[in-house]
Amino acid sequence: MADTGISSGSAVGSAALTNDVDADVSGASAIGTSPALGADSSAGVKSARRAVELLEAFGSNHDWLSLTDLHHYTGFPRSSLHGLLRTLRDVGWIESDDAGTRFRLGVKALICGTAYLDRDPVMPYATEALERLRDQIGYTCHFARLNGPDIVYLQTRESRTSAHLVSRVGRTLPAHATALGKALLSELADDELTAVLPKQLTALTELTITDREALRSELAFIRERGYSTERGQSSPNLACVAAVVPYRIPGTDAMSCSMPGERVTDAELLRVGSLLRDVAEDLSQQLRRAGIR
Amino acid sequence: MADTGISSGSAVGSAALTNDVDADVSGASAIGTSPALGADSSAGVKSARRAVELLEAFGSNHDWLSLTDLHHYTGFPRSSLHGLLRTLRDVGWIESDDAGTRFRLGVKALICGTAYLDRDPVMPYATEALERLRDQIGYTCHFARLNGPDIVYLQTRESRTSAHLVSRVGRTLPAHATALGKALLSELADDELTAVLPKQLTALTELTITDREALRSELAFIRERGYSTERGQSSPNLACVAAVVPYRIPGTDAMSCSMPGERVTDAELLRVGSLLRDVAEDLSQQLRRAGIR
DNA sequence: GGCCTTTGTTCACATATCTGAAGCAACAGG
DNA sequence: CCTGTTGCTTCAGATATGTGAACAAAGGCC
Repeated sequence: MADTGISSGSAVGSAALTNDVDADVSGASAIGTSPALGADSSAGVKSARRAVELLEAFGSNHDWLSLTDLHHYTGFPRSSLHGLLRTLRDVGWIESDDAGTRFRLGVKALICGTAYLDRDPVMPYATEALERLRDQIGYTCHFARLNGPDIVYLQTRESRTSAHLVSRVGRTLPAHATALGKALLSELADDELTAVLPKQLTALTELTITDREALRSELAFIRERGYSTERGQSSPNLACVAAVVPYRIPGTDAMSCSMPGERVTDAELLRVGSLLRDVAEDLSQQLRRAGIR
Repeated sequence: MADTGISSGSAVGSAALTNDVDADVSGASAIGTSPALGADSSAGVKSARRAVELLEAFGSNHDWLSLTDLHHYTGFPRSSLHGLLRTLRDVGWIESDDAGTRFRLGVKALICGTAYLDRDPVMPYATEALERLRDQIGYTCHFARLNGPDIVYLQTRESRTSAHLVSRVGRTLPAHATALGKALLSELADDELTAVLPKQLTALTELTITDREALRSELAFIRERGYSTERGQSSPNLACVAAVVPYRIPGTDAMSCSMPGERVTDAELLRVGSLLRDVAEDLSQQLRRAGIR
């Protein structure tokens, strides 16, 4: 895994809401999860872990959720959920309907979560760089960070002309399916890559790279050239170019441009690519000079 | 006991941290059940409450925080903090430095918190309306929501021309000091207003309204006219106009335009105001038709 | 280096949470 | 109106957490 000197727990892959637990809850309940996997989900303060796991459940489920929904999703006993939900609601991190029986994410989560952006000394510089970039090339520009097998969008400056934004601050996409992600993955050593990539490379479109070997050689090429490109791999009719901001080793952050897929020539893609690489390099120098890493 | 001079080696003693032992759980929602006893700070699942309170501490403190910093800030025993911090770190909601002794907010908080935006059925409509508005009048436009005595920015479309954004998704400002907030406060009944406003109306600039009576009469005027204006009350050299999106009663959401303060005439302010009111009304009708409330 | 202060970590007991099962409340179908 | 179903709430015992105090480690100051 990318060693940035920042340690944070590895994401224990939580599945979709279809995650049904109660196949056979009778009797012995869910006995200790098989110790096959090293990362035990039983360490630490139970209620604290459960509280944030609940928040994450709300984060990936945009409807009202009932106690029973959450029971199926998390596997926590209904009675335990009862207490947790009321607690989280009382502090404003989740909201309930009038009956107090359906829940969803609250504003506090937004307010607190977005503070991540203020906390990061990179952001002011990145924002400025994005604006320079957008003004130079006119396309929508993104700044994103690698988080495990995904990229997280941190900031966007939209095209002066085009319709509307594709992404949003805080949204994640599988790294292997985006120009941003491929640029960042290309920074990893072979075994780091293996460790980070999910078992199955999910396809966002028909063109998404889902073959590990194909991905590996693509990454090697990107590493050589210094920027990555992509046409319709993350979204139909969208072309993207991205370059790592090399102020850390391995790099964790990257910048990209998105443009309407059909109307963009290969030559244009390359032009933007090398420009992007230059802007990213400038930004890196600024950051290093400012002692940020 | 840190009886005097809590000089704490590093410069961590930032302003926000002055909140010494025994932090009160500042009442979040206006709907709050009558706090008969100090029960609200001791009810519910202790570790869960502490976990999110910790997250909020990180949300309002953008430096690395040590265990001792957090002890002073939250009043939780050091030994309890130890476990909580490790737990939160293991699940990725906070990050620690290499030594594992300083902490700050993690990416998970951003990812999960911003999901609030996806969860809200109003957002797609609001975004579209913002874009129409921006294209019509050219200024930077915001969509925000009232949360207790504050407004929270939910979405922004920036001016095609001006320099850079003043605000950010998820940021909060005191309602009484902004056009957005004044528009929303004008929806409240007199006693609701009293209940919501903080004891002391803090001033963001010299022009911020800090007198409750002055604010009340301003709100009455706004209620009549259907939109609010403001010059330099939230930020020097910035003028703002805002109108409530009346799809709920009382309204909770509003739209605004921000423009460079010096160059904008009063007439322009009013022109934008009535235009804004119209767009907000259109949006409301859309929302009501879509069954959103 | 020696001493002192500050900060992080560990431990065993007191205490609060977690939990399964039982108790209700709401609702649909006959 | 009764009855079965589903889902939320409550309760007392089993269990895991919270806590103060002791311990260890890091750093500052002569």
